[in-house]
Amino acid sequence: MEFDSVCGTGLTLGLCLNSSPSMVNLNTMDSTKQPSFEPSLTLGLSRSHGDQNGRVVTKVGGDIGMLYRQDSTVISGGGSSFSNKSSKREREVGSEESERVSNDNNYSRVMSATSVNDGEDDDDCANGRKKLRLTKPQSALLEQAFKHHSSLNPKQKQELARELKLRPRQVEVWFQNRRARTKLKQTEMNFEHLKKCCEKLTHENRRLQKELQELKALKSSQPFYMQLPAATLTMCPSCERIEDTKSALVKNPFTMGAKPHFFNSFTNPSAAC
DNA sequence: CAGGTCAACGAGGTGA
DNA sequence: TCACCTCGTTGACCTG
Repeated sequence: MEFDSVCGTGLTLGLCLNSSPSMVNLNTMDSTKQPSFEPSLTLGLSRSHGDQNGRVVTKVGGDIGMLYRQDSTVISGGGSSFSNKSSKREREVGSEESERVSNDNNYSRVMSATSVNDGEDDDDCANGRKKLRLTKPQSALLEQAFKHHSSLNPKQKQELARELKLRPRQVEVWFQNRRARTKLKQTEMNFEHLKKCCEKLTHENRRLQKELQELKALKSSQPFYMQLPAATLTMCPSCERIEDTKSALVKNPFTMGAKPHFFNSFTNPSAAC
């Protein structure tokens, strides 16, 4: 970024700031690495999905819907008006159904991990009024896996699900949410960093503006001849008299052109007025 | 009870 | 086409 302020006095004040990665693509950013910002005032967040703002999300099912779907898969097997994706999910649920059934005991145990009334767990599970809370060991293991890989391949997912006695879909969702949390945290950190940079630059700008004012004041307080361009002034080294060649010409236009009056101590050491 | 957290969802994008 | 991803959201649950 470059900031130049040119004022009427002919003084130019420039402030150049290097911004190596002025934009950080959060979508491709490694969450484990800190971006190396240089002071920059660019505060943009890139988003590859341009059409997502203002998109109206019509939620059909939700948590209850999902559970209802599970129920309908098991009990009635119909009555859903879900899209193809839902059908896909239903297939996935269906394919995982045997595993889910085999894990049902544990699932209920997990559901009751923070439950007050354990006796109603099965009923609550069935009507979808309870929320799954992962146990501490489960969370710890997932965190450990996340530290190793922020995303899983199908084999790792299956293995982790088996180890945690969860459905692969749950492991998958946990990783999705975990990535989202990491990204959010990173965004907040980036925001704080940029805020600090912004404050620093504002401070620096203020300081330079002040310096500029001082230079302006200094310039206006100096004698007139000091304000003339150096090329139009001559000074006699012996008498230290300063003469403006232009004004000399104006004074006596009929004389020969003003002798170059620059002192040259090498060629004419005794030159004097 | 308001606000935060988190598992889970649907919509839509993307790469193989 | 499908699997997987991000994004935005929902609703149950927790907490001060």
